[in-house]
Amino acid sequence: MISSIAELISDRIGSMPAGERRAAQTLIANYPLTGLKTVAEFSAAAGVSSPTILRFVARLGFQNYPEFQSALQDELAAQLQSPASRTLNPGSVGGAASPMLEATLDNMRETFRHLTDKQLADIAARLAERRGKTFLIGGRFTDPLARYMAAHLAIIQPDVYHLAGQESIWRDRLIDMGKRDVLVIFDIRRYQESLVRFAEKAHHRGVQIILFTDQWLSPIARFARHVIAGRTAVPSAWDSSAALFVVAETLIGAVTRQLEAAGAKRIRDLESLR
Amino acid sequence: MISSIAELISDRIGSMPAGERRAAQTLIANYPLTGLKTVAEFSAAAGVSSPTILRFVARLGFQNYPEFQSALQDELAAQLQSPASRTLNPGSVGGAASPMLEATLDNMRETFRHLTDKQLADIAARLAERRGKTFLIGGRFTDPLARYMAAHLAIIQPDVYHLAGQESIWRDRLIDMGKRDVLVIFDIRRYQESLVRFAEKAHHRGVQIILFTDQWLSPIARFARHVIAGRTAVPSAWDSSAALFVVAETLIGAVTRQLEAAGAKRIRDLESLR
DNA sequence: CAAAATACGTAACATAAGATACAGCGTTCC
DNA sequence: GGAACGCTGTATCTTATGTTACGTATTTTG
Repeated sequence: MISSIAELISDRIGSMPAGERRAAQTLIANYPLTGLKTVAEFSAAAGVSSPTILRFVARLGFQNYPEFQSALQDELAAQLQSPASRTLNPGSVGGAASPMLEATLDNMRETFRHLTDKQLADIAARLAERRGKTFLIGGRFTDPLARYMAAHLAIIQPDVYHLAGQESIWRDRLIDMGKRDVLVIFDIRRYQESLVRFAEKAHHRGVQIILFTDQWLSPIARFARHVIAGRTAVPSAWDSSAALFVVAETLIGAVTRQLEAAGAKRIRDLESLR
Repeated sequence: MISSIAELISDRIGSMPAGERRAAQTLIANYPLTGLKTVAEFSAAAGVSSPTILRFVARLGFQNYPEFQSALQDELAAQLQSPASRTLNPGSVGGAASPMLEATLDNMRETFRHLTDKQLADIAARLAERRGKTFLIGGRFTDPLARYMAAHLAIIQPDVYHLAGQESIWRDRLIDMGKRDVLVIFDIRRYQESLVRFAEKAHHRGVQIILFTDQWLSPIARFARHVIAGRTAVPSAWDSSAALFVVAETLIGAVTRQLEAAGAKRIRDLESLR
């Protein structure tokens, strides 16, 4: 079976005329980058003319050059998203849990690879600001993450509210929200209409939105000030929110550190209340 | 020093207008592939117009779009040639996020190292059994995990209940519980008295308890049929529930697989109800 | 609250990209 | 050795891509 374009090429390279073979070799030599450039650049690199490149691409079964490039990009996307772990700890755990765990670990690495410290620091700083209120809400499966985050934030600072219950209930809370406030939303596929509407209204009121979503970006990204895109794919019937969970914990930690002085006092006060 | 375009973006994303920020976020979300596509595709993915993309590119310091794409390609080429550098975003190495992430990943590996496949399979089988009801409850910080698990389990099988609200409320639910039922409890330090009391009473009624706890084991372990001990230590003021979260997701996946036949029909039925 | 400044999108434009037609050349087979 | 076939490159054309100008909406500032 032929799964990659590189395989396809080496499969047919034997039956190619000289010029096209040079194109093939040039492409393989630093695959797949040459194929992402323009026909002119490709042809120059291979030392052949543009039509030869196009004939080469046609021979591989593509209708036109853009189609060929799209295929390469898709392949690259798949490669970039499932990195190292194939080679790592090969025989550690052989059971049913292993693929799931490995995928989850990969997801976290990937998620953080796309997340710079500056981004995290900015978001943490915004959450640590105590000018306004902080609201948290999530979708059908992600609302527990909102709760988790709210439970921690509420301890180290005042005015943290988790929006729960029926849509009509939290929709009414919009009236309390203004431009000094922050709304943390968790929304992964399949994106919830009600959340999108809510986010839009909040946005129009000037509320700053921090969005936790998946790599395909919830439509709420349109309204969000900060977007955290986590990887969710695992070998299961369900998507995994684990990467987002870890980002949430990281942020909780960062905010706590920033509020250390003020927070410590608050925690002591809380303790004495129990 | 700024070495990659991703860094450059996250460095300036704060000072960008809304539209360009959306472009930036979309690009970062699956970097760098979106940037290799055409302006039209990029703009569509980001939900903005083409000129906004071009302005975004110009703000990053590029003369035109092709120059920007070339830079991305060069970066990609360097990355593809030295796989080692792909492990982590250079910007995150040594940053604030890294120790937290590393510790979390270690926790998960450790947690699963102490967890045999048989254990997981047994627990999944017990949860998949449909003789009795399934109740879930958690502590102050772990209750969201109980909710998360309940949200999924409730879809693939009937009689799944998350115990929420005040202690008195769920204590009264004890009357519904019997020896055919399962109670999933999440409890990590500092262990909650109320949960321990609840677990003890449930245990006396013959309820089978599945406990998610930390490596020091909640006192509830005494009453539990199955104990999952996750690692929770991270360089933060708080403990991390991430490892337990991943175990929960793994179990959800396993149970789903076991109930595939029955579950698929149920999911279809649910869909038709929406 | 008004006015200025900035940001955004629509639409028209220029350019560069990929596609095609055709002629020259080399190779191979009678 | 001559003729037919096939491969390759040059030149031309067409498409669609990136670019720019301008009017409107939005935000910011006095």
